[in-house]
Amino acid sequence: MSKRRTDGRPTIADVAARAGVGSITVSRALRDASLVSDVLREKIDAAVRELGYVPNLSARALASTRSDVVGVLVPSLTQHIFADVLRGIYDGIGKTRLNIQVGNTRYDLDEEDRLLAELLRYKPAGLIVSGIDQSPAGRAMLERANCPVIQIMDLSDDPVNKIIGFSHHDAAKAMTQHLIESGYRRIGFLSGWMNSRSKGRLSGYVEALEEAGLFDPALTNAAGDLGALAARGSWDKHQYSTPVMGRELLADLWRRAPDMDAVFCNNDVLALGALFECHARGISVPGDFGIAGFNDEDFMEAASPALSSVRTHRWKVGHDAVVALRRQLDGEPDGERVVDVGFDIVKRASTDRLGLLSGMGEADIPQPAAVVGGGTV
Amino acid sequence: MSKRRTDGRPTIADVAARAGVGSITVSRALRDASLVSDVLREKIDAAVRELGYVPNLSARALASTRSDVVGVLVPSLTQHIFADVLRGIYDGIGKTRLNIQVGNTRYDLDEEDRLLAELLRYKPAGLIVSGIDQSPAGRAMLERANCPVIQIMDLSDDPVNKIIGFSHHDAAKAMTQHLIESGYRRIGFLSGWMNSRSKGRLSGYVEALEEAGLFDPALTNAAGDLGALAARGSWDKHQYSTPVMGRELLADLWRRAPDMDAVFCNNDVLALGALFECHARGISVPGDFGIAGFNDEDFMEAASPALSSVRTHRWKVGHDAVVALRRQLDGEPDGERVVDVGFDIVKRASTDRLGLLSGMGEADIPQPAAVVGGGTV
DNA sequence: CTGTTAGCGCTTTCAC
DNA sequence: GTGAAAGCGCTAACAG
Repeated sequence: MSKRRTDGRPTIADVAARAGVGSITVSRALRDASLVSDVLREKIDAAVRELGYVPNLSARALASTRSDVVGVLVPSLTQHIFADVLRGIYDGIGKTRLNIQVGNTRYDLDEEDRLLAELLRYKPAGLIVSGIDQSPAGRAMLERANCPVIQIMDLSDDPVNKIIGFSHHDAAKAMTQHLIESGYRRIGFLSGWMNSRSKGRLSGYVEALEEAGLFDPALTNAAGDLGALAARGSWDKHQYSTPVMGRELLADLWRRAPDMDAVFCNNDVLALGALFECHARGISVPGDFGIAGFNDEDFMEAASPALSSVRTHRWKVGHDAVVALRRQLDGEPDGERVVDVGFDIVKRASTDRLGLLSGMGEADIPQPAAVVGGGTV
Repeated sequence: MSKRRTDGRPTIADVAARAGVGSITVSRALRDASLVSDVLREKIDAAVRELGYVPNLSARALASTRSDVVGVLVPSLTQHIFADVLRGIYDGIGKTRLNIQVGNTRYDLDEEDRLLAELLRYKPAGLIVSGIDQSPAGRAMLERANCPVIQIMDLSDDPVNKIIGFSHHDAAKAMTQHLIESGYRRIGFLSGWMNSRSKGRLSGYVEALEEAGLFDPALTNAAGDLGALAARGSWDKHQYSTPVMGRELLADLWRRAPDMDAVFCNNDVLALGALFECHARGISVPGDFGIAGFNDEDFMEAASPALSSVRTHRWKVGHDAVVALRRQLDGEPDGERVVDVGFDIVKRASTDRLGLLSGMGEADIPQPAAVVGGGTV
């Protein structure tokens, strides 16, 4: 009776025996075919195929003290914005040996710390985390992680290592200025639950209005009746922006500021709700009321009227984060510590009070848009 | 000069030495505190804390020939439907020791096989895969995976092991019947690229219309002008359903069947586009034209008029898949091999041609809905 | 370019 | 309840 605890599947030693070589040669052939002579490589490939050999990644990770896991931490899975980032990350990983492990922090710092600790047990090859507001413990873990760490979707003077994103403040300020230039004067800010990036957008909105002498705190519900809404059970932090909420929040805002003539919505989903609320009330957009969103999701272009938005480059952020990670893993120079991918102000019919967009009718598909670059890129 | 290749971080042996016990005792204390006496457990806990010890999961996986990785394969990250499934999966995993590794197959069987092979190298604790149309190679891998395998989001007589989902055919048939009962006679089927689940929906639509003697192939674009659209570069398989596409496809369909008086859309995003197309053309919904979608995403309720849809239980599917997985891992009985979570027909204003919904006005938020259960549940 | 040897850090086995 | 020894499958180190 042998004491072997194996599960019977072929190991590298079996392959080596079958190919008539040492097991280290098999190991090398598998990792980098060019390390082995053609003759042996073919023998090894044949043996691998015949045996149906599958390398055991745990053993590899243990022996080499590094895994192929890239840990990714996002605050939400269902918000399109992070889904796009994830797609960029997966596209950046492509068919490399790297594997993604996603953690969903739900905008909860304790959960983020827990997931981070969990990821660290894998000795990950790299880490990609959303935002800059980690807890002190989280920040410390990132700094001691012993692998490349890329922060994304924001900017900071003091990244752990490298950060790729854009300025939410600047983007919101630019869109607010567009609303002002379009002739709106009582511009509201529509938002559900605020995270740190939302707060950056709010500050950009406030700054633009203050510079124009148009700021009025009554026009924002950002710190407003959310408690009451939450108590009604109609939403929670995890799905803090639904079109239904957009409708309710706009109605609330109108109650407080009946002369409001436009809203800048913290995200596109709220903007969609705002548009439907206007439809339902028979309020004409953009004539009576202007609507702008944030992120430029694909439905903005299709809406009737088409909705203006701030286009953010989520896919690129995710993709470039992986490229930077791989570059660092390969020991190549990784460029700037802070990378600003910028944003675009996409001007569509919903804010075209002055009729500046070409004279194309409402039925045109898709609606024409004027896109203006912003940020630093 | 030692030959040690360690990276300097404390190991279980360091903890054992510090606590004055054997390393196996530490191992046991870490896995199940009840295996060790109180005195030793406290000493060990203290040593762990003082050393900042973090267990190495690769070593654990290697020694125990099983990892804590649950592999999840979905065809898309950006479609809300799978984002909801993933959220259910993450919620089901909760704070267990299990870790999720998501692979994005992009509706590509070769990619699915590649990702499956990649996952298998981790000797995963379990596997959750979308759908039933694996390649023969993929199916074989699942069958030899040596861990619980849960298929999701469809039904099948012949699951690898267990399947949790609902009948796309039955759901589409029920919604089509609702359209017929609402007085529509020339009901179109609006769809972009078709996957196997879309095909199930199409067949349900066809069956309902045939039974009513109303079927007309001119009313579906499912196998229609998609090639032409694709050639125009306006969409690809990865984002095969945008509201812009909904608008274009509806326009195409109308060109072919000008007397069409309703559409059943393969998903909600297309339905949203269809609604905007109607808005733009000044066509009144539901009076002149009925619109129904599939999935019941949150914007359907907020639209003006509110859009009818088939509510599917994505979160539950993901959640229950994990529960089933954990049950199997714990050796508990796992119940039926085929679990039908059903669906609901959500009747809203967009199909209410007969004015059956209570006399509430358009401005009401949210719009009233009549929900009718379906499926087996 | 190839092989031998000695680990990687944890858990199984078996004994006490 | 606890421990010593052996082994999981692979790769770093060094030699040839």
